[in-house]
Amino acid sequence: MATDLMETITSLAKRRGIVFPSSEIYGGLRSCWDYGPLGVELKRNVKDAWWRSMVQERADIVGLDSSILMSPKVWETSGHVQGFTDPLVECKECRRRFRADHTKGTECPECGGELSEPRRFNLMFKTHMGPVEDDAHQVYLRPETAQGIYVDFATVQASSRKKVPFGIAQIGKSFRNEITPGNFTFRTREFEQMEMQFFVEPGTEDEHLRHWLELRHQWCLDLGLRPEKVRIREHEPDELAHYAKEAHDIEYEFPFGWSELEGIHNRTDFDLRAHMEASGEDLRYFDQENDNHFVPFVVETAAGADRAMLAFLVDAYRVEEAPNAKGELEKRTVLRLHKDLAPIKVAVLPLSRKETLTPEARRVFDLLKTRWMCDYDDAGSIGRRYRRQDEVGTPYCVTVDFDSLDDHAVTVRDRDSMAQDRIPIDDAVAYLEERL
RNA sequence: GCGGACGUGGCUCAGUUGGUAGAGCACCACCUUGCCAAGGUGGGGGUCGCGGGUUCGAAUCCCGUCGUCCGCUCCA
Repeated sequence: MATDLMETITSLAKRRGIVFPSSEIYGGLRSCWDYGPLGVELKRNVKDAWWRSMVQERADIVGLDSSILMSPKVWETSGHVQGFTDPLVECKECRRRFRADHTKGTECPECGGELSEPRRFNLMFKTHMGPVEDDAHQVYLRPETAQGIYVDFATVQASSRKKVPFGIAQIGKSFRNEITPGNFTFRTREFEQMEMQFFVEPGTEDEHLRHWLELRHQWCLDLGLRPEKVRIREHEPDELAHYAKEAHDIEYEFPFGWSELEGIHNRTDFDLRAHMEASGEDLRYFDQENDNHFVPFVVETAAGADRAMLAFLVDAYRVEEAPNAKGELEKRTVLRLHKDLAPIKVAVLPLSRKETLTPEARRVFDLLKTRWMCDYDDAGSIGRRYRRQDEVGTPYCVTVDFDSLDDHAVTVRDRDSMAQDRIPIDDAVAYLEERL
C-alpha cells in the first residue's frame, strides 16, 4: 500500500515533468534526480517560502551563499575528516560490518567468521583542485552548508552590523556519499539544504532552541502539511552528532514511515571555538553594552529542500470523486498544494480552439503572465484540461468563452472548491491577487 | 556492501515451448463538442536498460554491467 503510493507519485512526477532519474539515456545514476519544468518551479517555491520566512520577513537574519569547495582545513577542524574515515571490516561469513579499531583479532565477534582487510569509508566526496591530482591538492565537496556560515561568521557580522542574537541563512547543495540512498528523492548523495545558524549568548540557547522548534514546526503546517503527519522527536543521547548537545527532528510520516524533514540542534560553541583555535582568528563576538567578549552558542535549523518538496508533494496527492459531464462520479487526481507552492498558479483555457477566441485568450494570458507563472492550454476538451491542471495542483483555471468577446469577462474556477466565478477581465488580476 | 525481486513505446503492462514486438491510457493534427477525463478519423513514438555470449535465429537462454524496489547493514 505504502509502496504503491510512492510508485504512483514517482510515475506522476515522471509523466508530468516534475522529477525523473538523472542521465536516464545512459541507464541513470543511482540516487541522482533531475527536476523538470514543473519540479523546478515547485522546488523553487519551497526555497522561496523558506527564504521569505527566514530572511525577508526577519530583521535579525541575513543571507549567505558560501562556496561548495572550501579549504580542506575547514573539514579537518570541523571533525568531518576525522569522523568520516573510520576503517571498517566486514565478516566474510555473516557480512556484518565493524569498526576495525573496535575489533580485536581477525575473527567476527558475532559468528567467528573471517574478517576482511580494513577499508576506509568516508562520507565526504573528494576531488582535486588544479591540474595535479595528489593528496596535497585534494579538496572535499561540502557535506553540510553550515561550515560556510561558521567560517564567514565574523565577516558577515561586521558587515551587516547585526547584534547577537542574530542568524545567517543559506540555501545550497551538499554532498554525502551515503551507503544507502533511496526512497525517491528522500535520501540522495547530492541534495539541497536550507540551513540557518542562529548565534546566541551562552546560556540562552535552550530557550532559543524551543522557540525555533516551534517556528519551524509551524512553517510546515502553514504550508499545508496535515498536522497529524508532522511530529517532533527528540534525539536520544546516543544518536547525537559530535557537535550537538541537544537535537530535535521535525518528522513527516511518508508512505515509507516517519522520516526527518528538519533538524533543530544546539551546536553549542563547538564549531566557532574549533575554527578559532585552528585558524588563530578571533571569532568572538563583542557585546559593547556589557563590554564583554564571548564565543556565541549556535542553534541550528537544518532542513532538506528536496525532502520538504517530497513531503509537500506526497501530502498534497489526492484521488477524489468529481461529477463528469453526465453527472456521474469519476476519479479526479488532484494535488492540493498550498497556493504558494503550486508550480503553475493560473491556467488560461480558451473554451474552444476556434480562432475567434484565440486572440482574446492570448490577451488574458499576457495580462496574467507578468504577475504569475501561468500556463496556456487549448488542446483537448475543457474537462480534460481541468483534469490536467488538477493533477499538477494549479489553483486557478481561467476560461475564455464566446460570451467573453461581448461581456469582456472570464470564468475563474477554484481548484479546491471547484466553484466558478464570472469576473470582468479588467478585474481578474485583482481577483486573483486576493486569492493567491 | 550483502541477499531477494525486477528492468518491453511518455505511463501501466501483455508477450505462450527462442521465429526480428502488442494493448490501454497519454501525446499530436483535423472534424465534432463547448465548463469538468465525450465521440470520430488520421498520426508520431520502442535497436525490448546497456555490453558480450549461445543459436540459422534472442525481448525470451547464459555471463557481466548499470539502475529501481524490498530486506539487512550504515546513517557524524
